[in-house]
Amino acid sequence: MSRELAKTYDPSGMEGRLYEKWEKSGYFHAEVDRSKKPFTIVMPPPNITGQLHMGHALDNTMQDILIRFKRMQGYNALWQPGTDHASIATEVRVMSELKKQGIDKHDLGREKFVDKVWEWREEYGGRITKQLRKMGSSCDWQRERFTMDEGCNKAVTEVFVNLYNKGLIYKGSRIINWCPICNTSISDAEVEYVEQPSHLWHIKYPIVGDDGKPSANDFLTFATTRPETMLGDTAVAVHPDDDRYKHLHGKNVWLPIVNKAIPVVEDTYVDMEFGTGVVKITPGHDPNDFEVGKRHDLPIVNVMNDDGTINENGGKYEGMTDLEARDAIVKQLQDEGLLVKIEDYSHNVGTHDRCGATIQPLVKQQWFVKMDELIKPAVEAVKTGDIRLVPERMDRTYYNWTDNIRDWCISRQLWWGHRIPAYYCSDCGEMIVSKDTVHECPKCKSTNITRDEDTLDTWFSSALWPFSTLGWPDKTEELDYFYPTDVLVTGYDIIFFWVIRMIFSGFEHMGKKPFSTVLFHGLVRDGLGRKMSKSLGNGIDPLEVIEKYGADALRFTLVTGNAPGNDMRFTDERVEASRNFANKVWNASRFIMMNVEGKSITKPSDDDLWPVDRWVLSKLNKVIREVTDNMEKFELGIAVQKVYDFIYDVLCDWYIEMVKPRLYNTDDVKSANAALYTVKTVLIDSLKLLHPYMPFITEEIYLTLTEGDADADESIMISSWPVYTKDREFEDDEAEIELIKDAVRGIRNIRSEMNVAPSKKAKVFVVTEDEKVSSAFEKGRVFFESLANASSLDIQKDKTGIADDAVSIMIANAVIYIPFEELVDIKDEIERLTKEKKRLEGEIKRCEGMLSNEKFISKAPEAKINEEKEKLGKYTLLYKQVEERLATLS
RNA sequence: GGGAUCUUAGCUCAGCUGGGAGAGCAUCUGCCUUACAAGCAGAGGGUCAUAGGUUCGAGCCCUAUAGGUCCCACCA
Repeated sequence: MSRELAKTYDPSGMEGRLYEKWEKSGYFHAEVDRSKKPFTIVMPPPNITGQLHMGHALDNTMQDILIRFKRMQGYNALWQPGTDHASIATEVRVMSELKKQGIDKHDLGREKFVDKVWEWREEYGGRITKQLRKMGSSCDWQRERFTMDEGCNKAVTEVFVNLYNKGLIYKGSRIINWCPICNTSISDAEVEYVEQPSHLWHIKYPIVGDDGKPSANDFLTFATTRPETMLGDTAVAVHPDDDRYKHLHGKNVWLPIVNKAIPVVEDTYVDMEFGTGVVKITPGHDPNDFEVGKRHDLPIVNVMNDDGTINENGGKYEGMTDLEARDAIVKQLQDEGLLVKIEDYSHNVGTHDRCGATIQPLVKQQWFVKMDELIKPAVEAVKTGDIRLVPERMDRTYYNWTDNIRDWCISRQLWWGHRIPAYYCSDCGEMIVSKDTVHECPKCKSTNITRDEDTLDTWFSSALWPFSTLGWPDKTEELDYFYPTDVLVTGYDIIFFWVIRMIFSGFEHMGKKPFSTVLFHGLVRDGLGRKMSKSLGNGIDPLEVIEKYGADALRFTLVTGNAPGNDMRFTDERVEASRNFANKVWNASRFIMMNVEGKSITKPSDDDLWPVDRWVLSKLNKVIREVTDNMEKFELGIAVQKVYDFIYDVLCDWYIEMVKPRLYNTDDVKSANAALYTVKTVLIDSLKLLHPYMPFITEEIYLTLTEGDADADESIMISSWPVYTKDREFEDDEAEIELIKDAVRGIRNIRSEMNVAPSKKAKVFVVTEDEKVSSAFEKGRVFFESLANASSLDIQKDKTGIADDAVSIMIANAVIYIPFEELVDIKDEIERLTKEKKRLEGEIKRCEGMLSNEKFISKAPEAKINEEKEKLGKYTLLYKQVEERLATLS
């Protein structure tokens, strides 16, 4: 006995209930099981500060689709979830929370502040994972990890110490990107260049004469976008080949305001074509100038405090912000007659991707990862295909980064994060990098030890995610069994931050790739194609969408009509369409259940199946093969479209309509049983194909539909994925039913064209000498009559008894006549048939053209040639039929 | 400056290794047909950006052009 489904599809209530059941049942959990093949996905850990947005929704939907698919295929599927401590984001977040209470983090001190963050994390860190559950994500929550939990910390320390001992991590004074708002260094990847309108200030410095004094007449003119940095100038540079300035080689210019002489150096970095071909060199505040400075052994003058204001090296400008100093300095230069002109100029300004602050390049002591050697196996893996990026074009983006890689600045002047395991002896200055806490200096035995204040870049720990979550550095069973993982699903926007770093980390520490495939998705944009952002306020909240339409509709929308790596637009109308499809599935299922209700269905013998049953089974069989194939190739958008088409078109629009008369006919039990068995089988397999995309509705229907069935699984999510089988190939039956469908479509078409009211049924005659055709219609009689809205169906060999003015429809090897009661104008009929004849003539011409082309015959594949021959045969036949019919009419 | 990518029906997009152009939405016509009006049946609508080329055959491959989007570099 089946339970009944509610009359309308209503996802609310159902989804939460099912999810809870799944989670409790342990279906999400994977244990090492050597008898099964593993399939592993590690979830990109969302920030603990995060709220579910469309990006998460898409990312997790794709992962869940793959993991559910593989689980049903019989793999031991592990989806490893977790969250990221998100150093800067979280620190900033908690600082602002504390600020509301009037507390500054420095008043609290490091330890207490970090405690506060942990408290905050306890309270809010689980929000995002709760939201992921609403999406239906079937990840193994029992294995949930956190990038700063004990195990990850152990992994981070291990990696740091190992790399340091190999000389791949070093501490050095280099020019880095400094965020004056967040008060920390950041990596190159975190700098976002934003075009901003600004000015180009043309300034001149007096040339220093042989007397060591600045000349009143001779100047060197150049342009700059940051005049305030002149306070830190230690040279001006010209190109060595620039004839204009050859006489200045070895001379000095006078740095105004600061009032000192600085040298003119020659460096090929200078572009002779740009501006005057002179560049002021500020090694302390510009990455390029820093390099020039190194080459010429120039002193570095730092004129900036950590908060972005001018420091004591700026003399009277000390304390001003960079922009205040800029105005003041320009003014002074103007007063001194050294400002040549100001031009409007638009240029890219480096900003911090988190807070938007203008990045200040500063020279500071920081920790770096040496990249040139580490990156090699990572590049090789993609080149050889050991790791596959989907879509393939992402390779270019990948190499773009690897080819121009610079050392990775990993130290952050933050408190929330993995603290760098380096210790300093306050007495002898010895530095010790160690896995264990150091209490005594190994060199001078002093116990006056301090630990490095800095923490590590968040991405340092997430780079280890594929193996740290499986227990590394310990040699766990999990690591041995689940690593390397199979697929990584992520947005193309974090290739540089994360994907590349995971890949080289995997090779360096595990000796193996972290995953075989990276499946990229794009951005979810709003209806106007804009990026969803807080500042624009155009973000669509996935939770609200779920509330309104259900998670299934949301998931379906996110993968439909989208190819890997492509951005998509998200609109309410699209979700509505998905919801409508869910409703369609719901109602079709409801109909089937109403008919299954109270009947015991047995597997029919092959002979009891009708051609139409074999037709739908054959169609299903094919779609199973195709969908499986598409999913294996990560073509989720194509796969789901095929499932949609099958359910909507084949099952609902045709098959269900075709079997209705048999279901209603209580006299022929055998036929009803065969139909019921078939329709139920097809529905169950359809639900299975749809399940990865719409897990909730499919589960709800499956459970209701199979209740009481001895061989049913207790959940669709652990049922087996349908497989293609040769036994269900029924080409003849397919052809037979397609012929009838042609006839039905033709009749409907005519009726609509002639405005025949649906209530007005008509007699239909099928005239054919082909026994196969007549038997097909004979067998299809029960549904043909209802689908074609026919009052009767006569199948005969000639036109006996058919009115002359009957409307005719040509199908292969048969002519269908409909004698309407109202007189049909013969002229219209002739016109219609003439049009048809013309169309067929064209088709025949095309086929003949191809087939008479010798090159086509000799070069095209045989299957294609046969296909064309078949078409020609069919069109010729139809043409003949039309011709004959026309002859009788005129 | 380098690279990627896009340009297909009114709109949003699919189109997998080249073999007669598809979906959803929108539009028009007719239907409350006992699963579904969140529905059913029909219809209209495309020189696949442009110009060349390769091929028996090009929306798909190659070249160029135009326009859009994105990434990287950052010449002051």
